[in-house]
Amino acid sequence: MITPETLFRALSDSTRLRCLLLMLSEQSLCVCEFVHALDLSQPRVSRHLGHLRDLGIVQDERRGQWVHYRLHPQLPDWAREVLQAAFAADGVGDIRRRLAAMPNRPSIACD
Amino acid sequence: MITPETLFRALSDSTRLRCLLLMLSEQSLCVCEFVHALDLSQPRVSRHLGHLRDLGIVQDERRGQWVHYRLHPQLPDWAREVLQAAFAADGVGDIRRRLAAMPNRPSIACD
DNA sequence: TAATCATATGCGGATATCCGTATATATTTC
DNA sequence: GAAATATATACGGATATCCGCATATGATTA
Repeated sequence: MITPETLFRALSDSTRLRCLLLMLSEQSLCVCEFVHALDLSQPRVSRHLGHLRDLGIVQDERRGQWVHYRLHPQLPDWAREVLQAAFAADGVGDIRRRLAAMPNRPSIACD
Repeated sequence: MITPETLFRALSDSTRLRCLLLMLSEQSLCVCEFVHALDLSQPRVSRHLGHLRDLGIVQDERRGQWVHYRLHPQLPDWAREVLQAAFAADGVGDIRRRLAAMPNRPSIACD
């Protein structure tokens, strides 16, 4: 089971934190959607998401060409509360807007 | 004002995290009490507490020879919620016991 | 003011983290 | 099976983090 120290280290990087807040508000997203919403390189996003998966914080699922990531269903309540508190602090800002503006989103009508 | 990313980085080190959880449960403590409760070197504890002070997460106050640290009174609610959630995850374990067992605690009858 | 106790800081060195670039792998489509 | 798209990984270099040790600073007491 994940420890507070491990979770906090995972959240201490802005790429990972923004990915997680986006998952908190959007359920499930594929890598290219993170890349678009955060305007970061694909390898960078992929590496950080893989890191979160290895820690058991998120779960991935391949759907054809795409790999979707979501918060791990068994993520403990205290960890969700931590994420909620961070969300309360500053939300996800423009990120959701950029995501909504993405053309041909693979996640649409997928959940 | 402190950002989630900055707070999480501060909490990602076990020395700092345990100091903060101890402050959450004990209000105000001096450096030598942290040293005793956590069983760590004095320079190590002092440097981490100074770091937390520089970030605005804790407040220090000199009382004679001793310097007492506490959570910063203006620490935002979301940050306190994060600490509470971490506390809920594993409390402070044996740390409080070791603190209670410390002889001649400078904090006693000080608050 | 000398001695003592509490705390803070300077300095290396070891290790961890993060990134961009290039490339590898997986899946679908033609 | 070749091309196109999506994702993952390997590598090297820059930077950050953390620690122990030694020492400096601050406060009290004799």
